[in-house]
Amino acid sequence: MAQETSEGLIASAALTLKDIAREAGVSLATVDRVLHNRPGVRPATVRRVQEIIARNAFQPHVAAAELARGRARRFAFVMPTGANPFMQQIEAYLGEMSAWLSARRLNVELINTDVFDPSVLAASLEALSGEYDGVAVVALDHPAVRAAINDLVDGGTKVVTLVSDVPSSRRHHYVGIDNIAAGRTAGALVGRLVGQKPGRIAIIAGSQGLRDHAERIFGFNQVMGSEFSHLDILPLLEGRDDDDRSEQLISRLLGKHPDIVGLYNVGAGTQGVANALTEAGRGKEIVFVAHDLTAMTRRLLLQGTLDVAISQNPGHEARAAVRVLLSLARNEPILSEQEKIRIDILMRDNLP
Amino acid sequence: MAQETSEGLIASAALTLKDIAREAGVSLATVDRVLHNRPGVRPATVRRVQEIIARNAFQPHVAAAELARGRARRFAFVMPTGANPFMQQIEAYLGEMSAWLSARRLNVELINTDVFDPSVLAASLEALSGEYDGVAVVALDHPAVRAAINDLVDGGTKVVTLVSDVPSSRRHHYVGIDNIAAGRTAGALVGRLVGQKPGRIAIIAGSQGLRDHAERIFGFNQVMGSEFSHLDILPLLEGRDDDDRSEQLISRLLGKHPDIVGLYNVGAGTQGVANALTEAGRGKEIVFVAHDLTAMTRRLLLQGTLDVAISQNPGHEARAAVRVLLSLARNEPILSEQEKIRIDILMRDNLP
DNA sequence: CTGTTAGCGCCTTCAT
DNA sequence: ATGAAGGCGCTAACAG
Repeated sequence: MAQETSEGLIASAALTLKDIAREAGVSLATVDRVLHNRPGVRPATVRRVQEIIARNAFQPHVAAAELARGRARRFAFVMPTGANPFMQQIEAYLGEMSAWLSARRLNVELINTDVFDPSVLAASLEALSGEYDGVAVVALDHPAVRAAINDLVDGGTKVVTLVSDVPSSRRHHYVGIDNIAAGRTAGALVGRLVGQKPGRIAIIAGSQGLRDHAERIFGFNQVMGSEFSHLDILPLLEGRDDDDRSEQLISRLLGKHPDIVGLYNVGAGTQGVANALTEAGRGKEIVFVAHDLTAMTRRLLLQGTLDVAISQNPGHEARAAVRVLLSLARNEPILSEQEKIRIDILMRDNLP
Repeated sequence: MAQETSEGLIASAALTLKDIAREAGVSLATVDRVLHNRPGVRPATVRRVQEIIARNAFQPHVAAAELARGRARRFAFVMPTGANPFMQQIEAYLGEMSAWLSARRLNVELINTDVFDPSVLAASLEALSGEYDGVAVVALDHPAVRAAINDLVDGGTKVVTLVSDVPSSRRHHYVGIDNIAAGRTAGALVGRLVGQKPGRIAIIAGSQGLRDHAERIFGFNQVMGSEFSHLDILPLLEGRDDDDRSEQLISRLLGKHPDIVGLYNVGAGTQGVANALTEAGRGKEIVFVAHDLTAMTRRLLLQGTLDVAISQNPGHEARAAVRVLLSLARNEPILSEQEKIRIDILMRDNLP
């Protein structure tokens, strides 16, 4: 009877605080103090208790801890005002979590503010001080913002940057992709999909002033320069993430250069770019790579105008931000492999 | 004072069972019965209580419920014996969760068995009946296995198929990718990366008898036939997922056909295939697409022998399986968007 | 059919 | 510096 079958145990733990207390010859309260590095315990006792906790690989029961705390945790998400579809997706996925959040007595508040104005953003962040256990923020990288983040951290609030990082701050975690790598990925795809065909490559961004756009452009140029130097890159256009403006710019460019073989849109405005390509009757022949998965880019992928959408999973980002804030608040370890945001390459056949 | 700032609440709920009980004019126990559709409550009372629960969007506190249950949940993972690296990755990621699992009093047992022998697998599954709250199984699609799964389900055990599905069974959930779509993705990538170059395409699988391999081959041929019909596909080779055998087969094939421009490895044995390509001095010129991310495929991607690895995230699969089993056991809704496994396209520049 | 009650394991205040 | 005790919100066994 199934001698070929072997078994193994991944995890099991039935110990409780009481067991540890008994083994250490102290009370529950003392073990609790040691567990949370609270003062009021003699160093010798601390060591003894810690040793016993470690030896038994004791894990306090999160459910019991959560219940005993009583107080609900409060998190704030500071997101950009305006109609950015990607940000709206993140907000929508937060909304989808509401039952999950309620069942854990987690309060998540959405705070929309002008994240592109450093002083406004910094002021919004300062206003949160002391009110929340954790804050997730789509952050502009600016000294005033950095200072505001550091103040929050100093005040005991857990801070996670979302989508856009402030690496020089002391934020606890960044939930988002490496935009240089995303740009390199775009470059490699444009280059490889164009193949041997000689010609020019067009590139359009929202603005070089946006850190994520600048990083993507950097990565893109890096790869194009080193591996596809036979392809000529046209000067960068700035479409301000606007469909109409992007369409006009690309239309004009296509008129001027009949030898364009590849096109990379770094930011939003993909519908405008696609319109220009279609109107010029070159939607299928020009390799077109853009960012983010929306109803629109999905349609363009299916009809073949867009060849690749490079994306970061907004649902994953929303949930990862919440989980990371929760782990930080509970002083639990973060499952970093789980929370890492990947650079997704989406083509027609692997659309989710 | 940030007048541009607006706020919104995603989730908040402080109601307890007691509140509902008071409002309904019944006892705690009755509300509890209604909440879990347990018998022993007059239909009229059931309706009234349900109405109040719904009106208040009441969510029972999971932590309290978990604590009150007392009994720990037991889950079993039935995985293949043998040295399949992908399966070993899943097991490793389960191991990494052990602290997380312990803190929630979840017991996960690993059961290695010969999942490729239907009767052995079916027997292993039958043996679990009644012992576990949930079972995740890498399942072979066979009538005996289907019956065993259905028996478990009938016995009240929650069942999740992992990586390989048995769609005709009554399993509660499948955690894995759509292998036809994965094959189509592979086909599209081989075709597009080869470009205009005429030539032949080689394809090697472990065995056509494996459902996932058969499905990938089907998807691959579908795309090649309809969109890249100028490329000639050579007859399928079967390498039995073995490096040496795969290397020999591919070496011979490369010798016979100097016009091979693309190569798709459906299963394991990628190292062997790569060796054959390198020895023939054609590692860089032939477009090579394979599956799964391992230390080895990562190396091959970085050095350029392998162009694309199509993969499913083993860590995500391990965690999703656990979360789904837990949600099923608690009768909580499943966050389906979160648990869906994507077909990842991994190239040199977007390696995680 | 319905209500009462004793915990689950931990945190927290209050005593000592 | 340490201990005792109540209670968080829910479940389950038992009483009516």
